[in-house]
Amino acid sequence: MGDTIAVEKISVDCKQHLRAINDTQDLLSGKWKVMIIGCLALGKKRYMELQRMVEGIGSKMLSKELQELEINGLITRTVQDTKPITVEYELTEYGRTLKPIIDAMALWGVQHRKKIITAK
Amino acid sequence: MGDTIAVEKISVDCKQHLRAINDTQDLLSGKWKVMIIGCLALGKKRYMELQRMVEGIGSKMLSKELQELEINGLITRTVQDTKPITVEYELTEYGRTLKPIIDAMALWGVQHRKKIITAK
DNA sequence: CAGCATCCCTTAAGATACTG
DNA sequence: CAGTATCTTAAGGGATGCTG
Repeated sequence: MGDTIAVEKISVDCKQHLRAINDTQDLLSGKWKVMIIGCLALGKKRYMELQRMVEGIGSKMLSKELQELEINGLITRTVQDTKPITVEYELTEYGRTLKPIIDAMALWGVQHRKKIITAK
Repeated sequence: MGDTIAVEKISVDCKQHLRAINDTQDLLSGKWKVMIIGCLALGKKRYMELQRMVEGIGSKMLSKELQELEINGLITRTVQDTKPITVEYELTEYGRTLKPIIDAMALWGVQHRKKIITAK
């Protein structure tokens, strides 16, 4: 009986664990979000800068994913009153809490590439 | 001139950084891979166990994503000679190096959910 | 510069049914 | 139990052109 309770508890914990992973993944869904955040982790960036940094991204996808990130409170969008206007994107404090994830992914990617190359 | 070189170096570093992030994302692409790895991080699991743990995944997606993970050397697949046969999946040592990423995602997801709930 | 609108196409992924 | 085969759909995403 005690065992059953223990097993159920583990099972519940596991579900929550997986749900948490899923939540995170959802917020970072899309082909470019993680890279965009990776860019913004280096500091505030303008629309054009982002498009240049994130190689291959189109204007449509860039604005779409930026909007989603903004909606989720991960970045801010600030219009500069210049001529013509410029827009700056920046990670919010909350967005910065994603840094451990991004860093872990970047680090793993670097090691992985090393591994693949030496394996050849 | 020194500046130009410095800027270029930063630029190159950034590209590599983003490429690394991208590589990692590619290997974890698909709706279920991260969760599957999250399950296997708890220990070896059978096909059926995985399907029960990862709520909502269908048989087709499960085997597809497992195959991809195996191809990339992140998990092993072992057929047990029972009747009927059972198959066990397990993270490889290399697959286990993904743990920091998975953990970071799980942790963030938990915090995020807390934040959302208290915000209401 | 920053971004929207439109069109188009590929792919991911779900449902269902079947096999050794 | 551990998958495979087939079909279908929804969505993601690219290309292009246009606007304030």
